[in-house]
Amino acid sequence: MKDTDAHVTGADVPAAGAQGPLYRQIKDAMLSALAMGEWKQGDALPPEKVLASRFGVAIGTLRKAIDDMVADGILTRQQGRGTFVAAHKRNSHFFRYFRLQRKDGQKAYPTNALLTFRRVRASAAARDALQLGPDEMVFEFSNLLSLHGDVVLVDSVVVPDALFRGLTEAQLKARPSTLYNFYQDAFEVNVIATEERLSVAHADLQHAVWLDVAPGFAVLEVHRIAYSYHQRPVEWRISRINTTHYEYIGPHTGE
Amino acid sequence: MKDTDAHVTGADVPAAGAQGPLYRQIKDAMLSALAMGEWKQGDALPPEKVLASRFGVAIGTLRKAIDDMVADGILTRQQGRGTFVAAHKRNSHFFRYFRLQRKDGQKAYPTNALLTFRRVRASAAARDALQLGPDEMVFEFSNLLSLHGDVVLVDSVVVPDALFRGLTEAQLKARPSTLYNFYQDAFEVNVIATEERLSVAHADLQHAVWLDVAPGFAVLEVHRIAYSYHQRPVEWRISRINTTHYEYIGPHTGE
DNA sequence: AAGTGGTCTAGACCACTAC
DNA sequence: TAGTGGTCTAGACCACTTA
Repeated sequence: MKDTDAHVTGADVPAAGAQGPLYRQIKDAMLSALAMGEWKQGDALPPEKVLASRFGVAIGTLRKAIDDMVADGILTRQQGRGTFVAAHKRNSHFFRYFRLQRKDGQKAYPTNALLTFRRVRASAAARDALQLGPDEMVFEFSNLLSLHGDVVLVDSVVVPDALFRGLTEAQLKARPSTLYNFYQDAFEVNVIATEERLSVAHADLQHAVWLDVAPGFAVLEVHRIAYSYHQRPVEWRISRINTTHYEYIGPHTGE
Repeated sequence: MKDTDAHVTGADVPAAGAQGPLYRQIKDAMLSALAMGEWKQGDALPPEKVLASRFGVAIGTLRKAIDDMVADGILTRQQGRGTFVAAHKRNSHFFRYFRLQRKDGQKAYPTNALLTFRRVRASAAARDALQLGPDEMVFEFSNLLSLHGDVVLVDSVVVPDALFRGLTEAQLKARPSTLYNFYQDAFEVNVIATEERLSVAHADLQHAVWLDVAPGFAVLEVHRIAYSYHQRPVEWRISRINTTHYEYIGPHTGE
């Protein structure tokens, strides 16, 4: 049977209103399964053959959907072991979201110190970045990051209360791993994509103290919005970086 | 015949010393064909069926090789028309290498003015960036870029004499399209990948004049190395950007 | 040895383009 | 209408991991 509409007998694909390529629909269905928590970070997905029959498609089609999600950094594959939901561990993937290195090319994992923490009504800018309604609450906190013992960066983070219900200062101080890994573990919030905009700014009095520089010192300012499944914004962050000894690694297009 | 080694009768694949997946070998063979100038920028490649039989592989395998190169931005596909060697035209692809936009999100194509031009012995830094031997010559030139009528950026470009034999100031001033498109048209140098490192710097006297800012003004400094096929470095560039009204668009990981 | 993903085949039909 | 890339199938065998 070479019929393209073979999936009408599929168990999981929305047969009605199907649009676009099959593998795209499969990907969306898997994204929804992930968003609903069917598979959590670090979990192994069912084998490809099982998924293929569940969605009523050939294994090649199922693989194309997974290929996409692997390219997006949502899943990881390990030959002989299985396919897993990507976790924000301190592995090579870490540098997908942490793009600073020493100017001699040396990479390192940062150490953290929580500077501030509060729960407030979202500012207009925060509502805009996080697509929130009026009067919605957010958590705001800031972090000091050091590399090789040098203070390098201050993060100012805003996350919606609705997704991080009950977040406490103690939790943030005690988190064992990366921030995004903490979001996954404690709140099932999975960051799978970010947008960043960079410009030069000057340290205010507070940042000058934190970064141990003179007020007005020129810093690299990175505005980031982080997204979860289906482009849902889950974090807004402004990083202010002292680039005296460290540099930001831009996109490398191509191979 | 389901035999994996079916390609022994292939006409173009190096049968001896074959390594790694077949589609990878096909990709390398096509990369070499591109580097040797068999297909030039804008050209249509032969149909997939023809290429598949030329390399002695199934069409699916050939497609996987092309998929990779399309993802790398080396080729573009147009359904119903063919597969083409990517050109650096002023299309959406342009913003793959030009990552500035106004802070309100407005994108625009820059206008250019050539500031300096000379041919000199490569500095140590240039030899390092471009993997040149001692005493090799390079062209150095700088460009002033404006967006929406605002002076925004000064590029300092270094390219090896060996690849750009006979480059003249007049050619650079007269070039009708983008710099990378000019490299393709006039010298068959194809930029297919870049690496960038960003940090904050301060304008020297010369750059302050060019950018119409005070000396010492804090600018965003972007160090870029551009590569052609097989990771061959072909251009080294330092851009100094006034980010008062414009911002650099960072990588957006994920979908 | 059994199970997983990785690669590859040899087709089919579909959507789009150019003539 | 002919030719292109886009999608999909239904398998096969390989490489690797785990037990």
